[in-house]
Amino acid sequence: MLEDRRLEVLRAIVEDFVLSNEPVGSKALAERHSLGVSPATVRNDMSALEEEGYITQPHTSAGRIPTDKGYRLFVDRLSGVKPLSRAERRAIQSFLEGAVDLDDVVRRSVRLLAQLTRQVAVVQYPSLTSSSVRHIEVVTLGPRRLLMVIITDTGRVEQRIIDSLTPVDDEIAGELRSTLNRDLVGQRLAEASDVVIALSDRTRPELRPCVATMTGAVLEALVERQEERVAMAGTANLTRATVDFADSLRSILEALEEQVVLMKLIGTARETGTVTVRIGRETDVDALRSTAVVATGYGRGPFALGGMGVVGPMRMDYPWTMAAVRAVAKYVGELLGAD
Amino acid sequence: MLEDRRLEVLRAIVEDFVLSNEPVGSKALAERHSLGVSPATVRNDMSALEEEGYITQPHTSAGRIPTDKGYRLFVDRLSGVKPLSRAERRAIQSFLEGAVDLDDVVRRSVRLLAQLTRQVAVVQYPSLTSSSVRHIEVVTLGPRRLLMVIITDTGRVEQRIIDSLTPVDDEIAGELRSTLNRDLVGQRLAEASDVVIALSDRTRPELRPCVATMTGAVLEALVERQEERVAMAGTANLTRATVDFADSLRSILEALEEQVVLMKLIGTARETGTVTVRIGRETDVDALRSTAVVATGYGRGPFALGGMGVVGPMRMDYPWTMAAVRAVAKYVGELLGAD
DNA sequence: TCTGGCACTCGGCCACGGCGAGTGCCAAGT
DNA sequence: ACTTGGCACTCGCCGTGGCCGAGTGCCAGA
Repeated sequence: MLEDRRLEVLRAIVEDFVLSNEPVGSKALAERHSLGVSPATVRNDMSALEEEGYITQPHTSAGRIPTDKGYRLFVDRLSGVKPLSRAERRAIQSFLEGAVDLDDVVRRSVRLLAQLTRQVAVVQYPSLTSSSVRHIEVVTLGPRRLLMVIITDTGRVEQRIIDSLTPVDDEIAGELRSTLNRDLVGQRLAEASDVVIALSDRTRPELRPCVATMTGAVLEALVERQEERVAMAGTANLTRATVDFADSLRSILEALEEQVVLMKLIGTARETGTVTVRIGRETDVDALRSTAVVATGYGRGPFALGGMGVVGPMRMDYPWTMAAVRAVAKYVGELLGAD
Repeated sequence: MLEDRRLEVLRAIVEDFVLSNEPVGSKALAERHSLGVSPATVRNDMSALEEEGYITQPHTSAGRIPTDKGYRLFVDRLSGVKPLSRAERRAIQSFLEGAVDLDDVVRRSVRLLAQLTRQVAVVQYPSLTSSSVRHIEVVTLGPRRLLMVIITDTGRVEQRIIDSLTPVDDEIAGELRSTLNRDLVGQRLAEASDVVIALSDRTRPELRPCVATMTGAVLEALVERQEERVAMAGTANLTRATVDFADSLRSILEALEEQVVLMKLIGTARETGTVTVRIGRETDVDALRSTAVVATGYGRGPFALGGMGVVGPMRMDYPWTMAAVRAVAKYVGELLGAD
């Protein structure tokens, strides 16, 4: 079938180009891949593919390279899943096993992903929305300063300094502690702030400003702030693809230093199990128009705790990268789920 | 005086080269700086400076550029302190003021330093050695798993997951908590682990493994691990100096992703008040032989809580960079000291 | 000790031309 | 209706060679 061969040609072009980073010509294609047709035929197909916008030539009398659209089609229809080797799976597991606390899991994941894929890796810190309160500790740091520490059932520990309008002492702190623990333990973090508001009626009047306003704000802030945090590693890998980026390297690095941008890239990909690929302009970040993002969510069950992924050149081994991202996400999900 | 003018010439060369990044010739020197002598005279001086190893020519028939040794002399003897503008000081203050917790201070500092100096900034997390224990919380996470949270008087909160050999329940956790708090509150963190060892005798036999081994290890690990952590920002600025680094950019980025390397760079510069500059090979890191490191310690009093600094091209505005690093360190020190 | 003059060097730049990979088109074959 | 070999053509790459000019080193004179 004619249509089939064309797609086969596209696949061949993508695969060759990913390896060589050089425009691929008809002759080389016909030789290296067993297409069973002559270069001339391949040329016809290429010409058609170009017309449809899947490939393009950097200049006349050069081979073709895939366009964004070409990569898209490749990812959507032409690429299978390239499974990881057993050694690689073992490496993932042993690398993550040594983590001593939850932050460490994130830090290790991001380094692992960067080393594995040899690209820039990004991991979002796990969301706290679905965690619930296990214990709250309140200590005084100064005459008008409190430190509030919240321990969740998932083992996360979050802290926040509160500047009080009214003076506080150890007694007040103790009272606050027991009140908060009595009414909040077991509550989910996302809902705890509402509970706190209602709770202020039952506390001593002079404590109300602390209890209601501040604690509520703290809880909210914790949930939101944590979701905005991301870890990144492997920026050195960007220079590996220096040919692909040329002078844009600078703006790419700058973009990647913006939390907002990172969130945009991986914060949206939060379905677990599905790996999403955004290619070129699909990233919606102008500075990253020459890159591709492979991302997924991690965490047990359908609700992701956060996103993770890699950013690399469009010229990327998609099947393999997708497999790697998925595998790491799976292990991290299990690790966090088990705690 | 002859010697004086030579040094003046060196200074002029360094200053011009820092601005233009082009080898500077005798004519331009005599014109742009009011040396009061002719280009020919300058040439003689340059020739002498070259002989002494302070400057060099990239190739015959080109101007001169400073060598490592030349920069060294410049920093040691020729550069004054370029004070920050009032606006800059205000900017530092307001930028750091918004920090919500201690980690946030570090994250903000490093970004601030990177933006201010337009170079790569590195900030070490504050050491815990001189903090003392304010409160210890122990909660169970699972049948054999405890979470230990330590709150220090400086407002730091550190956590650690402990896998117990023997089963633990809430009662044991509670008992642990009160024992630990009774004997450790007020102790300095660095010494607390010793206290814990001695303390194991007085606890119930079946708890000893937990108390002695684990808690001690945890405390030690906390102190050490915290000192190894560093934050980095502004890697995008490296590409700004693309002319200086050329192909070595890759290896520089790689080196900077190694915690060990970063510690080597800023962990050693822990005197507060003094800004140390290491130029080229003085960094003791081969990949950074074309860079310079400006670092200092931060924290109240003579004992630094940690180091901070910037990494940039040797061709750097040393007086200004040193002033900026010092200023940020000072503000951060005050901020942490006040808590 | 400084200065102006002068010959010399050598990297950067540009224009030129040959090479070759790759293309598009066409006419012939299946 | 496809496929194929042939063929002319395009154009980027690369090595060559010549020019230019910034910058130097040296020297003789003030």
